[in-house]
Amino acid sequence: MPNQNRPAAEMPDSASAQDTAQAERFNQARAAQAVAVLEDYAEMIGDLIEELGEARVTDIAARMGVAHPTATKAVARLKREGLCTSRPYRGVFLTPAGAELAERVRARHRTVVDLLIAIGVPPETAELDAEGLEHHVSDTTLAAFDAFLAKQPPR
Amino acid sequence: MPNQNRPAAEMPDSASAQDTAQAERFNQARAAQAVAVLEDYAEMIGDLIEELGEARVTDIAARMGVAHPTATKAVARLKREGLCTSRPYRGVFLTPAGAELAERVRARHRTVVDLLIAIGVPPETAELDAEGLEHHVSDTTLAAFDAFLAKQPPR
DNA sequence: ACAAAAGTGTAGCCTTGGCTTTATTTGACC
DNA sequence: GGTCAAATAAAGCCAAGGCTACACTTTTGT
Repeated sequence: MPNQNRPAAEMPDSASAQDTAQAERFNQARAAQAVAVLEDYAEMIGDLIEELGEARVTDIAARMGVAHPTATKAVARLKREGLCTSRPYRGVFLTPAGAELAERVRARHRTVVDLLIAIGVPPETAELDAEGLEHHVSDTTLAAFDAFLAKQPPR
Repeated sequence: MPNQNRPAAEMPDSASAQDTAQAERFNQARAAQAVAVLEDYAEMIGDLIEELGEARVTDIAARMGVAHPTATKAVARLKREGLCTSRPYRGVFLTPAGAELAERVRARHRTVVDLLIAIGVPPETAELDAEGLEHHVSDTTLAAFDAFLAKQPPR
């Protein structure tokens, strides 16, 4: 195909501006998904450290609902991203960057759950859905959620 | 992507009931992600058929922001799931099941965007975030969104 | 102190969903 | 009716994130 090889990032000139914008949305959603899992693991490690003083791979795996090698792999990715540290046969600890991420994720999670409940979603369902939703809430939207909640009559 | 050929991961007896519940939430979020991409493609194919009368692989790829082989693979998965049909070098068409899915996804997308805007999210951001959010909105939450919107003063 | 149990690590496999490269088919234009 | 560009397909690579199986530490209990 005379389809010139162009860098993946580039949009075909043939694509309309509208197509490009929509494609960009999908790409953004995919990018969000790429960090979602790491965020969950970081948050979980933060929770475990707070509760138990340390995060063990087995505990992480149990709470995430995965096999322990999966948790080990996730920890390796987190280490590669500079979000946590670990030594063989010892616990996992968050770096400052990791702790900051975990706190941010946790706050966002709370906001999302609260907003869903404020909208009228049953608390149990809110908790369930928030797990998937939270990773796709942009800063702008999160701010709007907070503003909405602030205006709400306290229940 | 959660792998679906696993023999029903056994829950360790050692895991507390709370751990198990949380793990279940994560597993559910992962399962939602598994169908998210297919939903997007189905919706896109529906859009293209409506606009152009048929959906070509190249158009699908351009709008989704992926290379054509990626779109071809997605079509193959959709066919495997019984959601669309296609013949070599011919367009892609939705089965009744696929069309139904596309319509459902489209309606959900609209509801999510409308809700975000009602909450106070800028329309542009709402559209952007909805792309990622919609796949994690359960039927229960969607109903709550609709109910909330129905109560809202029309703008 | 030492054996068993529990925890951790490593290796290797799978599917998804991206990508590029290369080959083939179609269709449009002269 | 032939040629050529565009569309499609096919093959093969990659990383992520699951899994099992097995090896090796560390901890624990007698």
